[in-house]
Amino acid sequence: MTTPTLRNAPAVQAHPFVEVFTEIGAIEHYLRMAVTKHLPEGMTHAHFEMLQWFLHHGDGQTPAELARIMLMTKGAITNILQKLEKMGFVVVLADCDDGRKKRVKITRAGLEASNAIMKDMKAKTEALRDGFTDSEFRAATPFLKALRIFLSEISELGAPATALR
Amino acid sequence: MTTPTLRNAPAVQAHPFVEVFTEIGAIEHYLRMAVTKHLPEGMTHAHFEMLQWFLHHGDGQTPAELARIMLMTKGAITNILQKLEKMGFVVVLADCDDGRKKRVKITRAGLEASNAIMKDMKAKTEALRDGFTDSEFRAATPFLKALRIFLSEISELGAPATALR
DNA sequence: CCCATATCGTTCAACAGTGAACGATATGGA
DNA sequence: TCCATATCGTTCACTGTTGAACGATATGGG
Repeated sequence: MTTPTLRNAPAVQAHPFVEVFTEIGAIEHYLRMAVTKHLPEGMTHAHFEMLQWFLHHGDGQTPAELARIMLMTKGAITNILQKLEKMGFVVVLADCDDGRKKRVKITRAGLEASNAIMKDMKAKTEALRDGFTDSEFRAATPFLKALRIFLSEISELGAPATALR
Repeated sequence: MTTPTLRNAPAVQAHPFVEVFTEIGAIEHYLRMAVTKHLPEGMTHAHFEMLQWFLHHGDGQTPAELARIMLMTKGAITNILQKLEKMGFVVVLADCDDGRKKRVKITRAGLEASNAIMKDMKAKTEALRDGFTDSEFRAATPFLKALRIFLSEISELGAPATALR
């Protein structure tokens, strides 16, 4: 039994978006767990996500761009890139046009490692495509995208100055 | 400009579910950022989530139950409860029926702190309810719930024994 | 040319969460 | 009753991420 016995009745009625956010948080968690089980020793979920990004969108971005794409700090990207480079899955080159920048390119080894992981997860992805139709995913996308855009704009706003009143 | 200039063409075509998972990850990120900005000094997103859970579903759970609910390790829950108790937002009592268990109850101070944070975020939640209808959230819920259930089942499965072949 | 400003990538301390121990307590069958 | 097994909550080493520094480089106006 996963649902615990509740001792008290709920004090407030949750708005419909609360359940959406709860489910989204859980989906993110379980997805991360499912993927992590297939990663080789020393590879993190973030590492794999970056390699996958290169495969889907092409490489050659600067670390700062990757930080914005992956929604992480520049410091985190530095750490990830250093480890990916040590594994031989990525090369980091100087940008000759701009002395401040670097350019990241995926290597053949990185491409093959990423493909091997995808192959290892094939049973799970096929189960996913078996349990849901493509049109179900496509139908859900616009709302999720709108929600993401909304939150990306609102999350930059600070807290109201209630302490001053 | 947030979208970086791509150097290479995409190598593989992404399945429809990739975009869904990407959006979900971004939503989780921006939501956490938006909420975190309203939390008082020393309070974590996880702390607030736990207090909110008590308000919506009642308190009295054991730490092990909370670990399953919040999708966290028992060790993480121990840490969170110790800090919440130090802040006076929660009390942890012994379960007289079972010497191994403890029971967690939210205090009046915890309830008031949680409500104060919600009040501080009121402008953002109203903007959310202004930008989306309740039926939009309700329409998205079944698919998200099904996806969460699917992933929770599949994430427990290990990797196939490809290393043996 | 100079200087103010901005962005680049890196470093560092702090910290939250994980996963694997551990002792303590419950439980159920021999 | 006894013992094997399971779950409880805690502890601990480890690690990934954050946020704020920092020096280096670009850029544009005076």
